[in-house]
Amino acid sequence: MNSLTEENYLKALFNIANETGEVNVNELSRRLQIKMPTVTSMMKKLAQKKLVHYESYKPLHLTEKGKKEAGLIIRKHRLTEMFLVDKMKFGWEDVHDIAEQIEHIQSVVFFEKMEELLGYPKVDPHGSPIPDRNGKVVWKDYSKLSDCKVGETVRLSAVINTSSEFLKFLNSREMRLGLKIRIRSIEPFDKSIIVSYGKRQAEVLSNVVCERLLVEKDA
Amino acid sequence: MNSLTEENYLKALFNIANETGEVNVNELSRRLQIKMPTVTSMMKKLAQKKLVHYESYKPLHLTEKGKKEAGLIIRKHRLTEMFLVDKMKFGWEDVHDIAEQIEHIQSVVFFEKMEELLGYPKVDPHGSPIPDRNGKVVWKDYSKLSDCKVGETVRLSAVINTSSEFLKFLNSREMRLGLKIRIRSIEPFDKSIIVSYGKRQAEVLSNVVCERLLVEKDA
DNA sequence: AGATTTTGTTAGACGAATCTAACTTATTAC
DNA sequence: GTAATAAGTTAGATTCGTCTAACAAAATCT
Repeated sequence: MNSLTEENYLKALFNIANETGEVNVNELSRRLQIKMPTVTSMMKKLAQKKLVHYESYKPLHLTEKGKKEAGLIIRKHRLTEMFLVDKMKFGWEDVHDIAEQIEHIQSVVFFEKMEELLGYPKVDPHGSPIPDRNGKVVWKDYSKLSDCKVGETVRLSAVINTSSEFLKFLNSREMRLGLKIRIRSIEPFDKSIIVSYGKRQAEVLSNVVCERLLVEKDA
Repeated sequence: MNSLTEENYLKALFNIANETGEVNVNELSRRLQIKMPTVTSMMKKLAQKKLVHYESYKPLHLTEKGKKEAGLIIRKHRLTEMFLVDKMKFGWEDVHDIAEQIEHIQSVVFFEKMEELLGYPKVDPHGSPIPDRNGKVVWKDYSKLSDCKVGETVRLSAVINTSSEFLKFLNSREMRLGLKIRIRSIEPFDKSIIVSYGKRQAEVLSNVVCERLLVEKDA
């Protein structure tokens, strides 16, 4: 079994790899708020446990075993978030910190029961896919709203940044998953766009926001 | 804030004091499966934090502060057990180990929400009282079934031992909290008793069992 | 290409929580 | 009331996860 600390390293490795492709010691150090020498030594330990491929000065990679174990932790995290929103009536902006703790609970039945009560959900409240029982996760091929063209109508399917500030911002604009959005115009200077959705006819969204919104072109 | 380890010592101190009155290093050591020297040094640490009254070779006592903090952990434990049974449909024999982990979750809102969803329960699924927001807990004055007399009719209100084996035994006899039990006879030799309840007219219960069943005389 | 900056590693220390071995105090038994 | 046993403490070691200081390698910038 892995320690809580090891689990946090695995999860971070998994998440960074998913976001930015390559993981290095520095990035992991910043993400976990842990100094680089500590990270280096943990990488050696995880390498011994066959969870990470580690070579001095080279980028870090999870092994297949490491990916599986990381995926299973993220599975527990996302199931928990879904449970907190669906069954316990928390807002999507309030679940991260709690899930961050509950993901370390060691009990197979506990998460199986959650999953059952939730009706085997495929995604969490932020649209991120829930890894399967083997830790495997597949992202649908969403586009960033910032990559869409004028005139397109899309459906908001996931948010990349799950910071409570960003989610509160979306709340304040009445934006939630599933929302149908039409792109009315794009300002070339700063790439901000004007969209319409629901009862809102001309909402301005900065590029910073649009890059964090993943959408599906409607079928 | 107290570490997870410290929380476990506090809880054990609280529970042992409640069960047997006095707590000593040896007992705590056995309960926590931690060697005595380790316990001694932890007691010194908790004494520094004003959570425990500690004097060499003397029995151990929680301070008021210690009692409060222990009570709040047990509050979280019992709320969780109630949540697992009521909202997640676990059996009362399956919730202890999960609650043992969730009790350490640091989130005020999480447990407030639980409590609200449960409708502010007063007891957990085993009949133990849930401490209030200040960690204060009051046991009703239940009797042990083993102390009742022939002819009495009582209501099963709590179980002392919450081991899964004992609870499965009760399940197999269709015994649950709230059950009305009539004492038909007591065997003087081994203090086993014969009771009737529900559809069962003459069930034999050993003294070992009866000592672990807390009952209320009906109003 | 050489200098500078960034990134990564090595070495050594530290606190938390645990252990074993040896010793001391308290309790129990005869 | 002493001997034997049980309970408790002290001292010192160990593992885990962290740190800082110093050094080394790689990347970047003229």
